[in-house]
Amino acid sequence: MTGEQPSNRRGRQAEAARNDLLLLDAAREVFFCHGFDAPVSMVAQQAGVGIGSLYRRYATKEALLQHLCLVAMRQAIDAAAAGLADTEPWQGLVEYIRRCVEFGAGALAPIAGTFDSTPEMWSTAREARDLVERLVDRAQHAGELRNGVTALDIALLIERFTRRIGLPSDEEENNRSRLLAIAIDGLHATNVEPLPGRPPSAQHYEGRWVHRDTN
Amino acid sequence: MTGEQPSNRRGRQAEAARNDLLLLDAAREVFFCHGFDAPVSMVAQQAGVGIGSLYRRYATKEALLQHLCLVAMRQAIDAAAAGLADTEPWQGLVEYIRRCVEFGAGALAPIAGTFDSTPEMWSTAREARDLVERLVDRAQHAGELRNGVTALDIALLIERFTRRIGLPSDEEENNRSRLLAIAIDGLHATNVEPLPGRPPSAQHYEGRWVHRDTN
DNA sequence: TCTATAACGGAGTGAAACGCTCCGCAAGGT
DNA sequence: ACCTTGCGGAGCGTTTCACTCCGTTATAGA
Repeated sequence: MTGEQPSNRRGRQAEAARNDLLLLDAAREVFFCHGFDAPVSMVAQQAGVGIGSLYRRYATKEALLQHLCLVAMRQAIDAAAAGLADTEPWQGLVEYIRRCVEFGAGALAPIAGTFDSTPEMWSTAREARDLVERLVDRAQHAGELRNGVTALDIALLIERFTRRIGLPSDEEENNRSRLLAIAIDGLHATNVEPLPGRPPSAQHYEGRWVHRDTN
Repeated sequence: MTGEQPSNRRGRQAEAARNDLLLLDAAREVFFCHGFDAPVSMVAQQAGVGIGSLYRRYATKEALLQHLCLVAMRQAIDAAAAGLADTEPWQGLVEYIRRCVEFGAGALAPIAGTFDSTPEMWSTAREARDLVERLVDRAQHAGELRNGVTALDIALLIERFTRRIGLPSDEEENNRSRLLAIAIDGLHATNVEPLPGRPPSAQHYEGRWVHRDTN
C-alpha cells in the first residue's frame, strides 16, 4: 500500500526491513501528535529501536521528514484511486476524504517550507493532484458535490481534520469523525447557498512548499 | 471588551498601558501561528517591545500563557452573550461560532495540560460553558440545529477551525472562512442523518486541562 | 534647570534539549 | 571459527531559550 516491499529476507535483513516499517509508523505517530519539532530520539523510542539504527536509514531528520511526505503522498494516491474505483461518484469522494483524514494526509502541511522538496516529491504531488481533480470533477458533474467546491477546498478540508488535537485515543477519534461527518454533509449538493469568498489559489497552496529559511 | 481598561494615564504610564495591549496582541499572534513553543523573545519582538518590559509584566512564560487563556475565555463569553442577544436562534449561534474562530478561541487547547489552571480560569470556563449551552439549546429547540449536535461538538469544531495553517494572510483567512461556511451548513437542521458515534464526553474534554507533566 | 524615579531595551547567562557520531556488541552467514 | 552486518545508546558539540541584570532614557516634581 505504501510502496514498501514485503520482507522476503531472513535473519538480520528481515529485522532491518521490519525496523523500517516500525520507524515509519513511529515517525508518523510522533510527528503528527507532537509536531515536527519532536526530537528524533522520540521516534526511535516509539519504534523500539536505537537511535543509531534510525540514522543508518535516514541520514538526517530532514531526510526522514521528506520520506514521510513521500509516503503520505503515495497513500493519498492510493486513496484517490480507490475512490475513483467506486462507481458511485459521491461515495467515492467521501471515501477518499475519510481515508486521507484517517492516515493523516496533509498533516505535514505545517512542515511545508522547512525543507527542500525533491523533484520526486513534486511529480508525486502532481500525480495525486490530477487524480483528486478527476474525483472532484466527477462528483461535480454528477450533481452531487456542492457548487463551487474545488479540489483545493477538499485538500484544505482534509488538512484541517488531519491535525490532531491532543493525544490519540478512542474519544479523540470518535469526536473527529463526528465533525468530519458534519463537514462532509456541508459539502453535499443539498446545500445550495454559494460559498463565500474566492476559491483557494493553487499558487498560494503550492507556495507553502517552496523552501524558505527560518527567521 | 477583553476587560482591559483604557489608558487614561499620560507619559511613561501611558506607554506602559499601551505596551500591555501590544504585548497581548503579539502573544496571540505569535503563539497561534508558531505554536506555544515559540520563544518569548519573538513575542517581545512582534510587540516592538524589549524582553525586559515583557518580563516586568509577566513573571514567567507560563504566566503569560495563563493570562492569554483567561482573556480568550472572556472573549468567548462576550461572543456567546452577543449571540444570545440576537433574537434569531440560528443566526445567534452562527455568529458566536464565527466570532470565536475569528479571534482564536480554542487555539490554546493544544497547550492545555502544560500548566496549572487557576481557579479563576475554571470559573470563567464554567460561565462560558453555561452561556454556550443556552445558545445551543435554544437553536436546538427552535429546530434549526441538526439533531444530536451538542455544545461540546460546537466547541471542538471551533477548535478545529481556530488552528492556523501557515502564516496569516488574506488567502488563509479566505480559505478558512470558506471551509467554516461548509461546516456550519453541515450543522444546520436540513441535514437529517444522525451523527456517527457518541457525543463528545465532558470528562474527556475538560480532562485535557488538568496539569500533567511533560514526559 | 536639576534630581529622583520609573519604565525601557537588550546583551548576557546558565541550563537544557537536540541532532548526530562513534563504538562496543551481538546475531547471522559461510 | 571468523568475518560481515546491523544493532543500541552514551556522549559530543551546538543551538536554543527562559530569564536576569544593568546602563539608558523619558517623565514628574521641586
